[in-house]
Amino acid sequence: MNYFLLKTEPTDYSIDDLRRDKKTSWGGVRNFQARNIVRDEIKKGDFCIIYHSSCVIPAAVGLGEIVKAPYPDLMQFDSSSKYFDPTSKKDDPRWFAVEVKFKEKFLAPLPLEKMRTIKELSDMRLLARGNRLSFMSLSKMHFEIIKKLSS
DNA sequence: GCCAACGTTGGC
DNA sequence: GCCAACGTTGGC
Repeated sequence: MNYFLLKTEPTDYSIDDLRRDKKTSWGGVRNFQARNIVRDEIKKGDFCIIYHSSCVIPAAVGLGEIVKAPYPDLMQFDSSSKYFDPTSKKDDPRWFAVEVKFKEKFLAPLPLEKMRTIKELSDMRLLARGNRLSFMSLSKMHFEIIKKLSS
């Protein structure tokens, strides 16, 4: 069992959207480092913290479960999609997605500002300088702390 | 809206 | 393969 943190902009797709949809194809990752995490590390049954970025209060807002292993992100082949990638080939897809199921919306979302004050979270990737990954792995300890502080 | 930080692209 | 220019992310 592994743990991850998934970023999303709430104006684009929020935890409420995920709760409404029950589950969703989580794609649109167009960064090679994040792509490698999606393609090579995430497995069915893994848990993920959902994080809202680029908003008034950036925060960990909920919990999801990976219910389908990585598969090619179909948006890369869709010329009408903003995630269209003309250089990606169907027999050698460049970008991947996973299916995420809604598990929980945190009663007390944990703001980024608060996370920075918690010693046990200080080595978390999310808090690193210039961090820009939309998918990142999370240690079990970090996962447990975030969950405990926001439930 | 600003800007620091980082990734990607492309000329050489 | 270097590196300048450019684009994007994301907190503030």
